Amino acid sequence: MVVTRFAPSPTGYLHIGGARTALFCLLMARHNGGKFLLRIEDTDQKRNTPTATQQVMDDLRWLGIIWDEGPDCGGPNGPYKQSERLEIYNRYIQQLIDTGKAYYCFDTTEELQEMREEAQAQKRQFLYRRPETLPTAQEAAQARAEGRDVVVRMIMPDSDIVVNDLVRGEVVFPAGTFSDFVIQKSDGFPTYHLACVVDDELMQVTHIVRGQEHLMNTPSHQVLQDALGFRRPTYAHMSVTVSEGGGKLSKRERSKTLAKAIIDNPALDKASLAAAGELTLEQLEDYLSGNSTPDSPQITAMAEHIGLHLPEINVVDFKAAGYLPEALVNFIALLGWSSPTGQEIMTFDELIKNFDSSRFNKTNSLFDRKKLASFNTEHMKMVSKDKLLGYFKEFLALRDSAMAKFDDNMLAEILRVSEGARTLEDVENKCAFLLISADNMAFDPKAVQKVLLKDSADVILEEVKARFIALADWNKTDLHKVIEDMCTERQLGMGKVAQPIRVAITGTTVSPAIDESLVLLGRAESIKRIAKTIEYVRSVR
RNA sequence: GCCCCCUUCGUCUAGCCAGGUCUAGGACACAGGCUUUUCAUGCCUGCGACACGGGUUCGAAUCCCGUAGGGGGUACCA
Repeated sequence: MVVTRFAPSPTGYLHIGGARTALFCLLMARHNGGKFLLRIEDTDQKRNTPTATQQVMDDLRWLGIIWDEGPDCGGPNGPYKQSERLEIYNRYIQQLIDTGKAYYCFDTTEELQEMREEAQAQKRQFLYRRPETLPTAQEAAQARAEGRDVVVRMIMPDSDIVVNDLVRGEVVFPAGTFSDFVIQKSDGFPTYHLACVVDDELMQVTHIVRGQEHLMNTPSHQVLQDALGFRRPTYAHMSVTVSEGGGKLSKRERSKTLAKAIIDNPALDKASLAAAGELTLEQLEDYLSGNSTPDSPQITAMAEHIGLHLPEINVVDFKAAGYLPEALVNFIALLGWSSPTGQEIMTFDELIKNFDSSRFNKTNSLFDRKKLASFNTEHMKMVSKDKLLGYFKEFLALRDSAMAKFDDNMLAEILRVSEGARTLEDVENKCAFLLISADNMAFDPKAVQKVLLKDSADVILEEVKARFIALADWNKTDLHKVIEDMCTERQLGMGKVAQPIRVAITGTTVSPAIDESLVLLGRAESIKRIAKTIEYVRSVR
């Protein structure tokens, strides 16, 4: 049976790179009728954030990435949170010490730093040199009693290590390049390497799909597996997704973009900016000088404050930008992988069916938001009406949109008349005219120039108004007929009549089809806006 | 610095392992056109790539070597 796992460390929101890794792990499992696990790697007490696990799980679920075993639902090989498995790790660490495969050491940070600098100065790779005679347990206890930091290191062999990788084939790491690495930190927690290897064995993981950044760790993991008599899972090290600016698409991207924008614009009022981000002025300066990084929501708030669009990095960013999970999943599946059929637009089920682990490619890929938008357009058309409505409501709630006040029927109508939109945000924008009132209509200056001041827009609107008032019923067909009749009678193109109406009721040149827009707005408000517009045109002319 | 990985249109990629069928295919973007009451959507056309240099071979995008460029790692992070 194929068993895969996604093992995030709970340091914040799920970012798009993590989502991609999780997706491939899931596809690998589902395609083969296997199991997919979620394991939380919280062995770094300093970096964990308390809400991160919940956030990550929410984001995964939203994407449709559902696990069979995990911290919330349990499973036969739990717990699935590493901080709750300390005794297990301690047993294996002790076993490694007892069999002479690992040893204590108590170098200070300063000593290690010195060794590294020395290696650097000699232009050679830093390798930790273990002492001729290894410290005993008594000596370690003694050192600890004296207040020194004690860690445990794994003895690395002096021979070549070959990693057999599904993506890269055989990768040979030459002898003499391995440093004894730490498996237990001075706070008693295992390092990632130890915990990960032990858990993968105990949880019976068969396939490890992860980013290329872990390729260099694999020799260490294999040494650990051999020393402990564990099976060796199959490895697949995927290419990474890079951002337009170059470099790994990382969580730091947003904070970097914002900091740059603030620094590049010295005219900014920093006091109000800091207030928007709920920071003190000192904290803001600290951030700008690169000494600290505010939390994700604070960064978002500050960017909004100065009207800056940050690149979407976290899954929630894409959600808030109006993308569908289906589109996101489909798109990231095609970053570093291709379907054997050549098909690009795929549902989740099709992705599972078409998944083939031999079709990973080795090259890093750039995240192209334009193509994502195109995929989103496709998926907006593909998902069921009910599903789309659900996503739309979720989107409006997340954004605190005034549009959330509409009932399901109205929202479904808004979605229907916006067919062909690229994102849910586009839908919201296109129908934003429904949320303002006739009294505080603002006209787009370009629309005024192009439409209202040209020809005899006021005369046309005057007639439109009269005919609309005379209408027995306010429906799409009748409204359409009024406009059409006027076009024939006056020998005008549709645009000559429809555009002035559009600007009159929306203030802009962009909205859903004019008859649909009128129906959505309602009779009273439509006529009121047309009347106001006539007044306005005559006042400025 | 050292170690590892990678290099096909602007971008994501197919082809490469098993060399000829590749005047290199698709998708997104871009440009132009058609449809159209605006914006989108839809349809059509166009533009556009084997990083470079050597080798092997009758023949190389495909195999080998080198150069350049990009990425990753180099932690008591994961």
